[in-house]
Amino acid sequence: MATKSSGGRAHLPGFFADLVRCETRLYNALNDRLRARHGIVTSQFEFLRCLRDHPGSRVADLASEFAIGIGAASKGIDRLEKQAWVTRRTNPSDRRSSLLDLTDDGLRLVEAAEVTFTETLAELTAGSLDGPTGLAAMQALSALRSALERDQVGLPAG
Amino acid sequence: MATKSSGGRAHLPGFFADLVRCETRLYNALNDRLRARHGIVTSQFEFLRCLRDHPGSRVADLASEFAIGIGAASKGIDRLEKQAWVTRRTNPSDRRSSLLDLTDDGLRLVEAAEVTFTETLAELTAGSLDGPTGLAAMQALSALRSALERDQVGLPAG
DNA sequence: TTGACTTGGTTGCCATGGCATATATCGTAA
DNA sequence: TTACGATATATGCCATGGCAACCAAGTCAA
Repeated sequence: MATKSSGGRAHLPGFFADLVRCETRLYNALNDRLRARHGIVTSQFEFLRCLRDHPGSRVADLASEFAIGIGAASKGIDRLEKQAWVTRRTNPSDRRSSLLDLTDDGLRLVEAAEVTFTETLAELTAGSLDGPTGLAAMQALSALRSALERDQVGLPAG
Repeated sequence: MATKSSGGRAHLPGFFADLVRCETRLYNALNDRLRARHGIVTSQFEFLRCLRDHPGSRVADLASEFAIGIGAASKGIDRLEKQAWVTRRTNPSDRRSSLLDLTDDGLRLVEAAEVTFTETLAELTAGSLDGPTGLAAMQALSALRSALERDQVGLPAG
């Protein structure tokens, strides 16, 4: 048969559309909540959480983690630094780069925002990701992400 | 047990991160291919494909389909119209709105771009969405999307 | 040491999207 | 018919990201 062990290759365009639409709507909704309660948007929450979990990261580390350009990462850190949530500390072993860390305010912020983030996400996905199908979806997306990262797919130039 | 039938609620933050990173990288990679081969980006391909499949749509229809603001949809159509891929035709039954249609050039473009789009997507996801797990992922995302649309989650204001 | 090349980051310019506002049109009730 | 509120879209301003140009610093070889 045509679709033998294809896993639904014919449905890939539909899968992509669903992926993008889910991402857009969840991101928008999380933006609204995080902005209202904490004065940040989702991209900033993700930066802060990443720095909490990986203190001492460099700008380039953030760029590759989020698959954005280095310029965009640099400007994003500028904005967080301006709010005194993040500090740049000259890298002692390579003076071209800085090591990034959360301030105490930044840490408090990310801890509070994480509660909102997790709550909101649970609320928005309630009923759609429960059970073995949802678990499979999470595993499949995780595998896809790993493959894309391994092959360096979709990394911007700058 | 704590996670009884939760479907992995504790893993929701990880799921969201995977979702966003997959979307970003796939979107970037598709942009590169479509731009190189057809001179459009993925968002334009999606606009064109939507108009091919739903001729006579209005600007507001596109906005809600893609969960973007009406202003953004209007500007996107401006750009496609400037390239003579789309036409605005005054809606005879409501002169405030226009009905949108592909031109012949627009139709040819979207048909050609669709080949690239489908090929590239298959290439980028090869091995990660095969088998029942991949199928389950597609179904779960489809269900999530339906729920988000039903509840009008994450629709921008403008 | 010096010079060529590489690498990490910053900055400027442009494109795109969100939001607020403006404009045209519609529907309805007086 | 007129007047008023609602609706569809267009437009202006601002924020953000990509990309390219640039600068500073590291690496390596002669």
